[in-house]
Amino acid sequence: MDASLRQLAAYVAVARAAGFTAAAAHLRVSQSTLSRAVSDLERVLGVQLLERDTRNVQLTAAGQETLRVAEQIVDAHRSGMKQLRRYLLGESGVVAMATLPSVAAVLLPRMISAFRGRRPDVSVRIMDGLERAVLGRVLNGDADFAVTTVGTASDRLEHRPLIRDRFRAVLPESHPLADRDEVTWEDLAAEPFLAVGPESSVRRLTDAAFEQAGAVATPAAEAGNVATVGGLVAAGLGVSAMPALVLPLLGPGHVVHRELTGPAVERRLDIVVRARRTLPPAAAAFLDLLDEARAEGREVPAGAAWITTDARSA
Amino acid sequence: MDASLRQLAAYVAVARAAGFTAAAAHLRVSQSTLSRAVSDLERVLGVQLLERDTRNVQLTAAGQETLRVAEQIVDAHRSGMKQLRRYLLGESGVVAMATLPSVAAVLLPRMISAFRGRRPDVSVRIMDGLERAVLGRVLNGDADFAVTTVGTASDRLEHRPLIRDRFRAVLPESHPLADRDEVTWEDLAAEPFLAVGPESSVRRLTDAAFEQAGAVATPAAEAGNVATVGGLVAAGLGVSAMPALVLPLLGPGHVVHRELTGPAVERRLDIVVRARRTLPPAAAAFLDLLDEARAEGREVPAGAAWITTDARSA
DNA sequence: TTTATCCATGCGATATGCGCAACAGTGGTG
DNA sequence: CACCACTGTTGCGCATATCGCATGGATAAA
Repeated sequence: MDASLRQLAAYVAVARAAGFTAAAAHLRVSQSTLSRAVSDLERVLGVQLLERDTRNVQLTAAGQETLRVAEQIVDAHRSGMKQLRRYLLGESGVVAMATLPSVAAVLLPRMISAFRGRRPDVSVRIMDGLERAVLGRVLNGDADFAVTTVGTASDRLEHRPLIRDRFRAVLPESHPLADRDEVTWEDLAAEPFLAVGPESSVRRLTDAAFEQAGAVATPAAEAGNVATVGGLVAAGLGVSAMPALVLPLLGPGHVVHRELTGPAVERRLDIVVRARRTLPPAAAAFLDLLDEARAEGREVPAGAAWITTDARSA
Repeated sequence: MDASLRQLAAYVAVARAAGFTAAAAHLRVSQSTLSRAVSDLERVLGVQLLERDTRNVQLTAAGQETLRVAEQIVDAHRSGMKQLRRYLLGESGVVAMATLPSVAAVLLPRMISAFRGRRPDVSVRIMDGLERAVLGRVLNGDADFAVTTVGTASDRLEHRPLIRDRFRAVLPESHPLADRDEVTWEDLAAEPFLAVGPESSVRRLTDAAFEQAGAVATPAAEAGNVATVGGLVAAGLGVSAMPALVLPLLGPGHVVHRELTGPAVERRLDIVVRARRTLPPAAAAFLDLLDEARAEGREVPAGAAWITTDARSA
């Protein structure tokens, strides 16, 4: 038979306090309880641990060794439970999120900074990629959740609308259209259009917008990276259209953006989690922070807007 | 409330076996017991650990972390108890003994070798010194026991006679007395006597022997170390008398020893332990080995003899 | 549809844990 | 020398925890 945790803890307390009464006061139990627990431990181990003199207790040699071991076991239990409690409260652990590069670079940094200010022991892992890869990360469990656009729904995923991200016209600084406050897709169709690669979710939306506007815009050039597209625009090779959150990625040089209508197009970024799965506590805490930021209407680039509960119900 | 060891162990078993039934068979308890234990653990932690599909169980994220922690705690308990059991059986730990240099060098090495053959994980510590220091080591707890002569008894010490160690005459190889098989103290008194220092227990006995023989032997020279005395004898400066166990310490050179009578004098080496103290298990095991050696009449230098139970009762 | 397998749960028997109260040593005190 | 203050031990009864059995519900396999 093994010694129980309770017996070991009682023994450690008595040995440390050098007395049953003092230990009982410290543990907030009756003295007789400790007397029995230690006595039971001695019986289980088959060894006398304490030399009871009515004045004070002394450890025998076996008692010394037992104290060492008992302390190890009790400490392991105590620290393990503490560690686990912290994890369950979301105070330690890892938040693994998958997201689009624009979200990772523009929206998340402030959120992560705020999050780590509150929960410094939680490490955050960001996996950025295009929509397809991002959703794959969530499905296979690499990521706890994603912040991304969603083309086609899956019954293995759940979505929570997070932010609305309006497309804006992206123009060379000196372009004639830059003089106007507002530009239409039809206007853009008349210019050489610089598009992102076909696998990007942005491309899907620009194609649809042109079609809806009854215009045809054959890309004058394509690039996989939005920053490359930005460079091409800055060089005066043509115009483009990007969601507001992407604009900061274009770099500081010689590019302006304008409101884009006819139709107004926006992409919706959702929080995506696996269906019927409880999130790791730290990840749940991070999503709570996002909700909070949304509720507070924390600043986002012009053209983007939180989707609040009110907005959703509207 | 903390999770109990029982709950943690149950959870580890279920998680590892990936099922309640399999884990129950492994732990030799009923399946319902495990179901309850895990359910209780989930309630205590306030979190779902297992995703129960009727086909198999899967760990949630919290379940993964809990498994890590629970394994640590359970392992700490299991290995700690194992370690403690080994200690209590005398299979690990330290044997600290205090003893006279002659015992340490002549009698103990074979004993320790045999002991470590049986209990390789017990380390042996020998503290050698003269009788007074040796007994002090036992009294203050530095040593678990001593093997030594005992001049004056103390009620704080207990003695067990171990070995009888007869004094023999120590002579230069070419000395006239060396031609005889047997020498008396009176014979020695007629020669220049080379004595050990006054603080040695050997000296106390040689002085007493001369007195009992009605002879007076003024030391021609004194030395603290018996090997030094041996050197002086070898150089022909005089004769001496030493217990048989000491003789090997005199070195190989030009010294012979003869039976010494008139009276026959012996010192008694006792095992000495603190009164009313239980020995550390490993030390007790070592003493058991000494008893065994005594019972088997294991070889000791000529002139020394185990004190067996029979001899003691005689 | 039936069967086999798996986990959850109601239930009663038992073991364990707890505090109270009484008891028994032992130093200090008048 | 008796008494007090303080120690740990132990008998006792209650509350709860723990266990296995038997049963029930759900689902994959036959």
